[in-house]
Amino acid sequence: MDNEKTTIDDVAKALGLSKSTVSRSISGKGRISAETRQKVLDYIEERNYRPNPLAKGLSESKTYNVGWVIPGDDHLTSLYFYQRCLQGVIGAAAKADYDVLITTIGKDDISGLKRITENHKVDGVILGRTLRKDKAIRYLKEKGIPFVVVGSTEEKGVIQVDNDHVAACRELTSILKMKGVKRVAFIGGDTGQVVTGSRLQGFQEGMEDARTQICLDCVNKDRVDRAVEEAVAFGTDCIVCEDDRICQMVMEKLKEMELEVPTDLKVASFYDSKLLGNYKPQITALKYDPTELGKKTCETLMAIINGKKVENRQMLGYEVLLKGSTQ
Amino acid sequence: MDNEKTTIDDVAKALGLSKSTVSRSISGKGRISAETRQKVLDYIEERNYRPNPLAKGLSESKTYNVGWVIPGDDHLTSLYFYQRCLQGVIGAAAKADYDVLITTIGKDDISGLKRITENHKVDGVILGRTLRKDKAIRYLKEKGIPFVVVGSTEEKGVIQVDNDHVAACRELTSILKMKGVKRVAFIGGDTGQVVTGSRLQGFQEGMEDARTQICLDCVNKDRVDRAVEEAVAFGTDCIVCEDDRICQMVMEKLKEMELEVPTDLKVASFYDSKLLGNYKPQITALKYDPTELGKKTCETLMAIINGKKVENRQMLGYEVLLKGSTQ
DNA sequence: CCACATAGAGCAACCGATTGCGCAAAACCG
DNA sequence: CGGTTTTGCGCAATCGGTTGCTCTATGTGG
Repeated sequence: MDNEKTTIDDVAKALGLSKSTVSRSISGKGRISAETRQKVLDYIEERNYRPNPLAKGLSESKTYNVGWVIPGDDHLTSLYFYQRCLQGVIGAAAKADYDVLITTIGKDDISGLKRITENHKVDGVILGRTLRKDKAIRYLKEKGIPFVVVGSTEEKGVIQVDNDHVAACRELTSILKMKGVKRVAFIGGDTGQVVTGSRLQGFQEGMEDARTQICLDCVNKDRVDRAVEEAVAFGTDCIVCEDDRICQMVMEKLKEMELEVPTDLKVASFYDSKLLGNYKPQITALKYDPTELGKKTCETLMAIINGKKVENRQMLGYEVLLKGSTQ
Repeated sequence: MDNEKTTIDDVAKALGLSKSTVSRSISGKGRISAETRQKVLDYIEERNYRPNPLAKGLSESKTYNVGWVIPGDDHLTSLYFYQRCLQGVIGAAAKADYDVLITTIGKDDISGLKRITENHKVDGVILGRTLRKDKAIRYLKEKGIPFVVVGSTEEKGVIQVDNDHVAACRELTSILKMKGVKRVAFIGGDTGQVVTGSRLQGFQEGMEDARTQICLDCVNKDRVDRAVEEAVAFGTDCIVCEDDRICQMVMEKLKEMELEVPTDLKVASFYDSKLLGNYKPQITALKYDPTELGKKTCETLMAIINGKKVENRQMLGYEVLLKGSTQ
């Protein structure tokens, strides 16, 4: 009620100052006596005055918004990942006084992205999943719009923040090897996804010359079932799952086959999530921090928007969770 | 490249007109000859000119943004629901030339909501989950900010768009009754959630005087397991699950108990989602359309923002999917 | 044919901030 | 103490639109 719309003029009038002085007191730019500045700061704090971002944006040619662009059609694991990630983005944005505009895109439909950029609603964009020959990337590059890719991408010459999947998977794999596993099966998902390749690479680097069996494109329960059967026939003593969903299906299949973990064989996942929360024994897995990833990504975008130079690829850490499933 | 920032002045100059004429041609307000108007429209179409929303917003006192406010800590089912819902919101918003600003809130932390409203970044807000004595609702009411609640809420005197859970559950339940089930067990989740109450109510209305057993607050696998055991001891011939996650856990438990569906007993869920996609037999369930819900919600918010009167409660339809699990 | 209404377009103020420039007072300095 | 610098602040233009009002050319009616 009291907040009926205070403007900088109101503040100026109330304090017997000019708009410019008030503006400079708030921004800290320009020459202002410490005393005057404090007076202004106190007053706006007390009255809860906030500069109108439209006006601010108009004169500074900024929107104080970043675009959060994610696929509109993804599966549950991704949703959970994006949600955690978004938390980090929102937090980092708020620190720079930015807000987050959300839109979705499809494989061939980037109209949502075009909307927010052509309408000048964002200063930059964070891109969730990317594909080979990604249309969104092509578009953003052509238009010269600042953007950062969060997560894995094949595209070179793009600014990207990701977890170091290769290193992480290599480390987990070599730990398993040191635990004495002899015949290891890797069950991976969609090879269209770049991250699948990274995980496989890390796996192979970690296994070196050990005996392995690799089964890819296990994108549904039937294919996973077949892969598990093949792995068992191969005489595996350890199954490594590329992600949590696959691991879930593997665990289900093992139950059906009445195989005990870790007695009959060990199981590990390269991606930990809530989905793996309820198993006994608990599953050994690689843990990342999507929120941290989102935060870092947004900070990087802020840096670009503010004209700073940033590294093309930024890698974040991970954690190896050794649990009962590989005991 | 060509799009280096066209303004209304550029358009006016190029056409030998004044800003006002261009502006009126675009908006369609005021007196403009059809001929001139078409000339302007053609030109901006060709040059892909878009009015700067900051400037537009500044003079109209509008932001052309709506806030999408969801909990920051929800489980997977909700995420999936929100994502589908968001699709509808984004679509409806775009039609009114609005975009969607996203932020999250916690049970006691509405700082994200305060940010976007106090900073004048949105014209209205869509509220996802609400709680009893919801802080966000209280805040929005007090400040007089337009908002709509999507989904169930206890709060009275609030504008709300929801599926008619009571009617839907009543209908599915009475169909089951007609199929001849005699002893039915209802396994429900968190009674803190308003929708749980609605579903139970619909269930009870549909069952009338039939023999039932009700088990609530089954919020994890252990409690669901116990509930299923009790239901079986009770001699149930049909288990009704309040939502998809519970149904998942129930199916798992039945498998463990080596009970066949629908031979030993029937199973139905009051909420269909991707999580139930893979069972054989397929699960009888109530299907809603979250995208439609989001669309309707956003349209309602648009109406409020534009000063139209809207009904307090708007109910959307549902679909009963009869599948093998209740054959 | 003249008075008057109306259509079509432009002028300029305004929305609420930022910022370059100018000016007076204070500070500094030899 | 006079001249120069520095400090603190205000004026006014600007960002890119919208809109009330004004002005002229055309249309209408008696």
